[in-house]
Amino acid sequence: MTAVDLSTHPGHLARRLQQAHTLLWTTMVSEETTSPQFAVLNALTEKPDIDQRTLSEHVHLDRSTIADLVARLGRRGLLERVRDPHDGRRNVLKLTDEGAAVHRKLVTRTTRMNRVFLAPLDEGEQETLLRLIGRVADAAEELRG
Amino acid sequence: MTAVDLSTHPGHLARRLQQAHTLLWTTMVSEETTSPQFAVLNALTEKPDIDQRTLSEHVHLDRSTIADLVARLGRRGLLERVRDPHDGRRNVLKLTDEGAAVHRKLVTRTTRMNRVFLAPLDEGEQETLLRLIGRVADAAEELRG
DNA sequence: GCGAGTTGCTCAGTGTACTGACTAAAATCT
DNA sequence: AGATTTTAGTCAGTACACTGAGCAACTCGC
Repeated sequence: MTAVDLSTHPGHLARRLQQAHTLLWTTMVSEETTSPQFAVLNALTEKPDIDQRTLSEHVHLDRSTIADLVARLGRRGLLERVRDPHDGRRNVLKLTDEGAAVHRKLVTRTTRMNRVFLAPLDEGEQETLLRLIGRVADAAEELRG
Repeated sequence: MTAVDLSTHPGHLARRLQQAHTLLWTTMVSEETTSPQFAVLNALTEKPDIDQRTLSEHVHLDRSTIADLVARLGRRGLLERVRDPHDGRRNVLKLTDEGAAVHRKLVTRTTRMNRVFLAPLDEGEQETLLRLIGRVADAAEELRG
């Protein structure tokens, strides 16, 4: 009968926000490397030699998705996946030199992109937006920790 | 070299927000009908007899994605897709009785879910969050209108 | 009224993201 | 040590979401 106004629905808005971000990313940052892939490169820059499980916690993705992502990045030669000799279940991950180079390049571009993306808001609003999204996401993740 | 802090990156936060939302949706709203599918049902409740192109504008999804979604909902008997006799290119879409019933049921559950999802914020913050996301998304969509 | 352009849809391909079932390896508990 | 449980990873299946190519139908300019 009566339809609702989707612009008051956080889920719908979240999807649109991510969609808009992806679009801008491909034009301003990279067509080859996606934002989740950058998150993986970034995590491995900060913490090399971790396994897929630990990585999945850092970037907030589940193990299946990480496996796909890591396989793609491996195929492109941006990281290495080596079986842990001390624990035969684990794949130990490490960036290659090329992977580190790609990460360095994307860091500057990403910074620039974020400025453009948030340009419609003033500085206080930008800070508020990021903080509020973080709180909602954290709380929701808590529910199924 | 130096890794960045992803918690200050709107794209990463947007993905986490949507991820958290999807998780809560499947537990509190429906396991069969996803949030984008609900958006389609809602749009057709408000405006029946539109074609896929118009629908894609209403829910902010591209034509390929809409085609998939509509096909799935059609298979489940929630909507009908009829060739427009006046324009042989168009598929005219209309909810079935069952589709309208599913929409009605999900409206109440979605309202409840949104309350839980935004519960970590007070009312002013909730309003702020939705408004700020909307402004950023609108502006970004403007760039590639 | 006919050719050129536009429009609505489909299809193939790729990437993200989940669940659930499974395998293999390690840790734990008698 | 042997049986049980937990853990890391893979695989199949499904859904969302985009691009780019292509097709069929309509519109417009002349």
